[in-house]
Amino acid sequence: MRLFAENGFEATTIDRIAAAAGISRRTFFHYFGSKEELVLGDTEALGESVRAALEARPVEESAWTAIREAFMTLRPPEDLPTVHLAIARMCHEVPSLRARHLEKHLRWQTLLAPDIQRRLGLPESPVPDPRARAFVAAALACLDAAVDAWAESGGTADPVRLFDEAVAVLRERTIAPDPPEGAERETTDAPGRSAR
Amino acid sequence: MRLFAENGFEATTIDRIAAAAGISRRTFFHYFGSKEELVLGDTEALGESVRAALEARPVEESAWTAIREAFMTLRPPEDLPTVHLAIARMCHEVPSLRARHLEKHLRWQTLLAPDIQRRLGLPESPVPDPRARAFVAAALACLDAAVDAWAESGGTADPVRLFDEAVAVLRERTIAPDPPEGAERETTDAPGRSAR
DNA sequence: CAGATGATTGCACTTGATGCAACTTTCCGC
DNA sequence: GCGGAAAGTTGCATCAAGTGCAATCATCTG
Repeated sequence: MRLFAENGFEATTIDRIAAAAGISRRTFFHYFGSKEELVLGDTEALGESVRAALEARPVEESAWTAIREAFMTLRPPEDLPTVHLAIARMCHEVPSLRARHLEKHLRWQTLLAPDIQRRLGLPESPVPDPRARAFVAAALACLDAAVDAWAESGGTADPVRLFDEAVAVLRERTIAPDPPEGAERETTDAPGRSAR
Repeated sequence: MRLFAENGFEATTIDRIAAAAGISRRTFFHYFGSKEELVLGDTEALGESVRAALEARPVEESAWTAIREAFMTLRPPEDLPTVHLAIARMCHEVPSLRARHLEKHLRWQTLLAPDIQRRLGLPESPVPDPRARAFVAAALACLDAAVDAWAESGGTADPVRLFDEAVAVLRERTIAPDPPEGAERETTDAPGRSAR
């Protein structure tokens, strides 16, 4: 972490990390599948803990409330050293780290979707309902935006408040309750642009 | 694309691609920064077109409606060859491709956030408001879930309908809005057909 | 035709990542 | 303590992605 903070992520090679840690390059890869994994940690375990927290919420609690409270388990301790803030910012700035971070959320999506699916009143199904997946992804997007803004503020902003504000904006009713749900468009099957 | 469909993404090396295309390995990297870029195409240009479409929507249109219509410009032509469906599925299954795809959305976030910020009635600010970013990210999450379910269905499901259903679930009001005490309720939308 | 310009290519090199086999340490029953 | 199994560690060879550089080749223009 010190090396990353001093030299940046990409400039810090595995050889230097291994040397600084007093292990061989090969041993590094025995413990960490990649350089990104070293920074992001065991995402699977963390996701599991969020899932557990989500499923521990009362069944009658709404999806939004339940997922909000489940996310609370992710709050870092208040005594975060300055290094950690730099690392957090790095995770949002370095492309490959950001990508891994997003992948992590993708796995969480799968983990959290079943519970959310129940809370949304959607019928149980063998494969996750896209609506439940979208819901979890949107919640994670709010979380991400909040953490991002928090890291950007140097740790002074309140991430919980930021999260709540983000969710509120998603759900807000505008003056004219927009009609799109179920409204028809010109043609449902008109050709559009090419995919790329 | 043929090589990818036949052998999978990771098993297809740049050397084989270059050989099949009749160019040198080095020339490949002159045109494409990475293997992923070859598949995902020029994401920047596509994002620009979405941004243009978004800003072309009437100013009084709500954020959700405007972004929904802007996304319409992304619809692929109806005569998609079978290969393209396999590619689309590949983009959602191969980790590195999925990651790049998500990174693409991240750049789109920055592109679309300013307009959305206005539509949400948030004050103009030099740096994008996290709420606007969260909104765009959530909308992209709905889009992604819809496209995913569409690709999974083999191209038979209606992606627009899937998108609308996903958004509806996000915005739905339960009997008790947010506070922890409250009963769960069925969806107001007909459960409808799920993606598959 | 000469020269400039840009596309193409080969080559060397760095880095991340994996498989394999050898080696070292630790642990456990005897 | 001893022998050996099991786990941890390492070196080596190898592959694939990606980059910088310089030489070549094609094309366009005066």
